[in-house]
Amino acid sequence: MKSISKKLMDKASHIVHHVERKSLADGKRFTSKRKRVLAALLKSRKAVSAYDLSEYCNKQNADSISVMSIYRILEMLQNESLVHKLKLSNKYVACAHILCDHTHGVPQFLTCRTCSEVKEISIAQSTLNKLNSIILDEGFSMASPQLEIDCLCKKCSDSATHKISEKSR
Amino acid sequence: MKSISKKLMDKASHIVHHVERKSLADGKRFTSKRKRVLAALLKSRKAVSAYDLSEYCNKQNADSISVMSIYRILEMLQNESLVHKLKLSNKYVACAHILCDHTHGVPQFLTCRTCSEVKEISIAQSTLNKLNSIILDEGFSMASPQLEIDCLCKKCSDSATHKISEKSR
DNA sequence: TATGTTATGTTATAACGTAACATTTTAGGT
DNA sequence: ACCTAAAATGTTACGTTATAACATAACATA
Repeated sequence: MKSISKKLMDKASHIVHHVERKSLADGKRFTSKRKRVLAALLKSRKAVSAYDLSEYCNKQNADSISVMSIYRILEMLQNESLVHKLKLSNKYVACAHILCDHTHGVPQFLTCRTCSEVKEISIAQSTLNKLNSIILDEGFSMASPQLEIDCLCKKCSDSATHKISEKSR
Repeated sequence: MKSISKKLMDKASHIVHHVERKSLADGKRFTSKRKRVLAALLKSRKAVSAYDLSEYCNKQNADSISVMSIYRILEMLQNESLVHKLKLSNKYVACAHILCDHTHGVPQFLTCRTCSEVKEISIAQSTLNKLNSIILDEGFSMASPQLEIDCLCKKCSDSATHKISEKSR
């Protein structure tokens, strides 16, 4: 989370302003700490842990946010569908569709096991249906169709190949 | 993990004996502690944590197994494809196919979010291929095609429905 | 029996997360 | 402007999962 491109910075503040204009659930406030946490997630291409997030937010700002608050803020942002938790890695990402106004299905995630880069994708309903019918046949039902798939991004996959070929010399 | 049916007990010891006859990887031994850990997993219909496993193994037997050893034994059993780790819940299950002699593809799991009951399933290669092509389009590749799906088993799903209808009276 | 390898124990600690309770901030009525 | 209740945040302590580092025990075999 070091050098953040101007583009990402602009996008983050744009989205934060957009959320500011929308009203949140009953009585909930979009406080400056909540903004800082959401903005930090929006600026990151990677999934980050609650502790990473705390460290990052507190480096930037004199008014620190305790880890406990980070967890509470993340919980609230998840309830507002602004943030998703990745259960495979216990890390968090901003929702990729905050600006869209249509409602979204449950998200699916690809995460690079090496660098934590995340991509939020959609899987065709027909594919999900197939999965679902297999699951029903087994006597189970999907509680959350959020799939998380353990992947390698192009960059890390290339550099892994490179390392192997170096080794075998 | 309380009342274990005779059927499960027999099945567990049958499988343990089967593994005893097979040779493990180069120089690895199938010690009594490793047997106890594998047997415990085989007797459980549910995924269990390393700490649960430690507690269970040590209740049954005077010769206790430290948690550190449980982790090491689990690692070894995973290397031998006798045990799988569920990354969504950080729990462990015995492989459902130890007795089969053909080699298996990567397993997929359905886990009940309420009671941790686990079902190891196979997903048609064609469905996996579809998933794979979506992933490649996004510039990622699957590092491990082990899917874990957050489910409800029939029993828990029924009792949840029951509770809701009680509430709404 | 001596030696190296494999297995296990012990202790400390890291990383992620929550419970319980205290204090501060804020919105909205008077 | 002031009071009050609700919401937000802080503090402390602890739970759970996991690994690192180093020591010892058990075993296999030359």
